[in-house]
Amino acid sequence: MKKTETSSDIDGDQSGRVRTITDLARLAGVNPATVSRALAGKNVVSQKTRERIQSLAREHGFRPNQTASNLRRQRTGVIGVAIPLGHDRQQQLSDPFFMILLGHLADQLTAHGYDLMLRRVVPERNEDWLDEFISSGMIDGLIIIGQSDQFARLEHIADGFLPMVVWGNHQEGQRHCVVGTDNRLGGQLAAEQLIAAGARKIAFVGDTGPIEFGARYAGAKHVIDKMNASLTVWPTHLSPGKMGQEIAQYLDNCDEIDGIFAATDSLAFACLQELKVRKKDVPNSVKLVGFDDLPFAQQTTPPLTTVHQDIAVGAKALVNLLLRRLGGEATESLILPPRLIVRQSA
Amino acid sequence: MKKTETSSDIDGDQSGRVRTITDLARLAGVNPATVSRALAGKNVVSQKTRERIQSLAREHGFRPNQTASNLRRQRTGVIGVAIPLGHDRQQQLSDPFFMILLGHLADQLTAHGYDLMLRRVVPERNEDWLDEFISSGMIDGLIIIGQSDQFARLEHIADGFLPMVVWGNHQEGQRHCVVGTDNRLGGQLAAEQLIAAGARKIAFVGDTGPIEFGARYAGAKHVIDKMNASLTVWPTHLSPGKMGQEIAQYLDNCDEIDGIFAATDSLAFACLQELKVRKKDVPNSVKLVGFDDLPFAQQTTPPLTTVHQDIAVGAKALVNLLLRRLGGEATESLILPPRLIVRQSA
DNA sequence: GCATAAAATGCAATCGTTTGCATTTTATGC
DNA sequence: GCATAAAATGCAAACGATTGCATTTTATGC
Repeated sequence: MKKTETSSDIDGDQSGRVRTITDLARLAGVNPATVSRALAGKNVVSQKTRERIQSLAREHGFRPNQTASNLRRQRTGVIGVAIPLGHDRQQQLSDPFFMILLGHLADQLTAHGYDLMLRRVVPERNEDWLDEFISSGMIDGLIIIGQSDQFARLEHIADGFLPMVVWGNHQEGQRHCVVGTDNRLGGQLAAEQLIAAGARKIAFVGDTGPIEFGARYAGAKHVIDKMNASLTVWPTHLSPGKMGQEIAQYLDNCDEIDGIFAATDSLAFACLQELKVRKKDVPNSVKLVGFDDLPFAQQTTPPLTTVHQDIAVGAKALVNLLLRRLGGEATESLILPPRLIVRQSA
Repeated sequence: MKKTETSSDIDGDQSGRVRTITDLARLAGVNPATVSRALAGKNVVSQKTRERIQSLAREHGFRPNQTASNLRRQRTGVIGVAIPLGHDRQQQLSDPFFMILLGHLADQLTAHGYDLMLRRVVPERNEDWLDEFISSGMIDGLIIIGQSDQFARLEHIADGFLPMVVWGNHQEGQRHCVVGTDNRLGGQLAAEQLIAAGARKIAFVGDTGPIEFGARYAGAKHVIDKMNASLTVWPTHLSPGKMGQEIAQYLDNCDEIDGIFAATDSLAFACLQELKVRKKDVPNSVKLVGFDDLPFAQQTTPPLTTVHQDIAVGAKALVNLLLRRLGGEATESLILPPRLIVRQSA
């Protein structure tokens, strides 16, 4: 505010423009090396020159070129965040769950002085996405949101590349570091609630291919098999457009069901809507349980019974583990406990 | 999948590791320059050597260092996306509206071969955020999501830095390029609907400071002043925790109202919840209109009457304008028309 | 088989910072 | 005032790719 009127801020002076550290050095009558050290705040340069150079830089709106700095220092201060999308779920990037997680990640990374480079990848189209991102040299570390169907690739990479942490499901003996909810347990909780509410003919809405969803299904299946109940799978896509139609088809063409375990809250919302259209009362004629506990789950009609994942804690954990890995530590995975939130849909 | 077993992928061989273009050149028995050109696919190198080098690179899992390339070519292929947060609205990054917009932006930018660097900035804490981001040398262009209270700063920058496009409100004669909804008109539509539904004592829920919100308020005020009705402002914060409490206070301590225009759907949801707790029926005793038309607006109880913003179209426009600006064109702003979606809350 | 043009490759400077080491300047003790 | 140590600065070589220009190799025509 004070000095910006000097008009030397972002202006395009042809000759006088100070763009490089060398320019500034000439202006200050010192060696570029000194300028570099001064701007980095190293106290090896005398306080007098340091302050002189710093204020000179401020005056001319000069800031050292990051790219050059990165190249020289062999680090970037940037963490890559990749979201792998199945080719059939183009829109996953708009799934509120991932978006909220991303928001928290941005907060955490920023708080630790890192920038965030976001990449949406379609593994089907580009087998090599992981190597490419890592060896691009543009990122110091990598957070992957969702394993999708890339488990094998992640395992392969994990052996040679330390600073990578994944949000997803944990399997006995896996080698890549993961943070995530205990999906199997979450599935069990959901199924137990459905059973307790009286449901016996239950549908699992969602694709069981992605490993997280698979575990949710397995957990539910385990519980339901022990009771006198059935669980059928209604595979769906995740893009907002398709899911509604697909669920509608199942509702119209499949055997009657009296309970639904939706793999995500987004799917549960879609179910709710289609059920409403068909005048099926929730929870009286159909019990419904979701997964995620998105902010809006408490504001549907009826409010959604669902399995809560603590996204904020998860994001913090992802970043902390990554930072430790950047420091050379081979950290363990972290499994967060799910929590059943009983509202009114089951 | 085929060749990854060669274990020369990401492995840390001490000596044999091919990391640089020079390494690969030695291996291929050619000059680094040739390797560079071959990998860039330039047909100035003979097809034979080009293919030989490319497969050699693939075999060794080599990819040229991006940072070095960026430095030399003076471009990065990265677009910065900044979200300015008021210090009182730390959580805005989690606002679904911005997240959905971000998702679409990521899709669009990726489709055009750009990466996306996300930065959450708190202007109060760091006056210099814009200059810093721009002159970091890490981005080719900049998209800013939300003007917040940074109008003056944006205007100042717009004069010297072309490749910047902002999501926000447009004002007569402004100099920075903006894409956004006609907020004033949106406010008018909302107010007209409230009046038509019978409301006379109306509250505007939300801070009128941010310029987008101010315009929404102004539009509503304009309509309401002409009718025999009143509009009072209930300023609130935007973080999910606070907004509920604040709205509760207003409802308990202020004069009775029979209509609410909420500055965003998120705020409208919060109103809905607090009204429900207080047994105030919507729309019978209080009419409610929101703004944004988030996906969940149709699934609240009652479904929310709101002003629709076309986020996907907006994201496309932001990216297209930015690309044209990167090409040197001084593009005009783009104002999208809002659309009133009448559901059941008013 | 040779002159000439065209195609392919090599050379070396460059992008802008950072940093180990050498050199100069300043401070300290006697 | 001088020897010595400590502090401050300068020098120059990296970091790893790209590209204009020079040079070599290959193709073409006669």
